[in-house]
Amino acid sequence: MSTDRKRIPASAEHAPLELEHFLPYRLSILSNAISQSIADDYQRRYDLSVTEWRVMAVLARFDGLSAREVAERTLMDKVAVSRALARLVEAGRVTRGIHAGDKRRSVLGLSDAGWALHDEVAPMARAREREVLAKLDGEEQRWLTRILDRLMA
Amino acid sequence: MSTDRKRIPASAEHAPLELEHFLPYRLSILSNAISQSIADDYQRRYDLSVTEWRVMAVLARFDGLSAREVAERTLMDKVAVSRALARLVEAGRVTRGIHAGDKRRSVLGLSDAGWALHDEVAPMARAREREVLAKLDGEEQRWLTRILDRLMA
DNA sequence: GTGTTATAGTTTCAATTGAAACCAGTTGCA
DNA sequence: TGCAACTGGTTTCAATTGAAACTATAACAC
Repeated sequence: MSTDRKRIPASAEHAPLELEHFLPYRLSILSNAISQSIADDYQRRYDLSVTEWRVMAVLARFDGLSAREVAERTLMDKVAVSRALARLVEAGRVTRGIHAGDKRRSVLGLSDAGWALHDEVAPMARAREREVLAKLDGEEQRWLTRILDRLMA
Repeated sequence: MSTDRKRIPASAEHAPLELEHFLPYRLSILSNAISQSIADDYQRRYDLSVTEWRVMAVLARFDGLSAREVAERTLMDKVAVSRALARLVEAGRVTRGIHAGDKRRSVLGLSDAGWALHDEVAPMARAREREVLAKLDGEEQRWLTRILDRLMA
């Protein structure tokens, strides 16, 4: 019945979070490191931001999208897309038309210069991805795919 | 020998990147979604940013660190740490002394209020982590740990 | 000791970002 | 029609961030 019968070590009482074993923290560090290493490749060389590259990547696959559709596909918000598009159009990398039946919508696509840039950057991005995956063996790679699928479902 | 003997479909020629299967993109989306869902829990409620929380988390484990050591442990840059500390000290959540043998260094630690906050936020963060991991079975969880270890090595 | 270089931490200034307001065009409906 | 509500997209303003410059102290070379 002494007043300190509940005394336990401070470390146990407070149970501090161990960041280096904390999944969200680890994911954040890893993701930033990888994205940054890729971005470094093209950012300065081509004066192209990550958001701009993502916009170009979806336009390479889906020609004629509107800005809103680009935002949906990249999971970026419409303000970010609007700004990325402004720079891309200004740089002559993306063409912007007006939708026939709806004058609010834009009709977007890569220009020749945009395609040329895409064809330089896409292989670089893929090569970086391979470098990262090379740290894993085949079995680990398959598990990673499966795990990401489930976490993002 | 015709001029178009190399004609191949545009899609094959340009090989557009499929973002939704591109590891760096997937990691980035997943990581942001998870971090955001955790941050939403405490950000507004306690007026505590992610960087501030990370600083508190390392101080909970390693009392008496300097700002530079906090930066090392959190992988944040020293400017970000400096700003987070300014707010934390101002809010009375972190105490800042001066190192005995080196007047440049600060000696940091959680105040009582800091500990109280830590003891509220840490369980929330852990609960969120469990929610995320609950999407995986035990085997997947073990693989994920192993894969992250290897990718971050 | 003095001068030089390095380190801990802060400040400043510009660029980036986010939230809300905004404009123009469209839709629904009386 | 005509007007309210909605949608696509841009702009504005404030908050956040990053890079470089800066202050103060310490370590090193001589």
